[in-house]
Amino acid sequence: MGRSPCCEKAHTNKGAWTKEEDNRLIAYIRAHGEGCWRSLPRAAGLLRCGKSCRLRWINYLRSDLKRGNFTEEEDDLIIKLHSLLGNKWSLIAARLPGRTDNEIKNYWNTHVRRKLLRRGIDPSTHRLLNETAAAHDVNTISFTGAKDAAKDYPIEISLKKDENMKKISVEERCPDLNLDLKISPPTEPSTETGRKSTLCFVCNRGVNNSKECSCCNFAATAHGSSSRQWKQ
DNA sequence: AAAGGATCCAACCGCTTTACA
DNA sequence: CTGTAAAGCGGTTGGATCCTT
Repeated sequence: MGRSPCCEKAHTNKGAWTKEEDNRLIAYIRAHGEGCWRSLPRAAGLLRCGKSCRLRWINYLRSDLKRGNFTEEEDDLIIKLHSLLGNKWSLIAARLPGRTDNEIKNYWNTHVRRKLLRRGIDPSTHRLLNETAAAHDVNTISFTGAKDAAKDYPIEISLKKDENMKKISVEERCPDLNLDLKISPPTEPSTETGRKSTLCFVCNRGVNNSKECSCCNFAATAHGSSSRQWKQ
């Protein structure tokens, strides 16, 4: 029994959204709130499918979106969360206020992956590329202060397809993992002392004297956070 | 200046999960 | 409990733009 289409494809627009479509969607949601996405397009006078409206709203039109370049703090947090959660972009996005899963996914694929590869780190396993097979037993990344963070921001991963293991808490898997979730929102500038007290991801991975290191080199380059920003 | 390759990112597709009758 | 609709999610695509030669 086939699955019914999410919308009537023959009468819907596709591709880039126009300013007018954006305005219609914003006006409708401001007036009526986020309701039934399936019926929204017709009610709002849009020739779009509900899915498309939802995506447009969530990824672009919401007022609480941050936009703009990712900060070094956000970079580090994304890497840490990805090492723990894998490609669970929505879970990662939930920890980065103002960022969407789509945005983080794109950013990961275009910037972070390459950044890790340049550092000699496999972006999918978060291990050194030349790491020996003996290291396969090592399964955690050590960050300080994990207990406090885990207590205030518990993350649970549901593994519904695994009959024997319904849920694994982060604390169980990585008892010494520090998600740095108590530090501050990404927009909030971190203090130099706060920054230096924590090893960056490169040092945590044991890559010494790396140019990419953001904790050892921080004092020397603290003034130049913008100079270290990624090309847009 | 032009061509072609590389990169970026908005949007789509299809599958899974959730809610509900 | 079951079936269906709706929402959510992650992978992928394709057009626009940037960069290099």
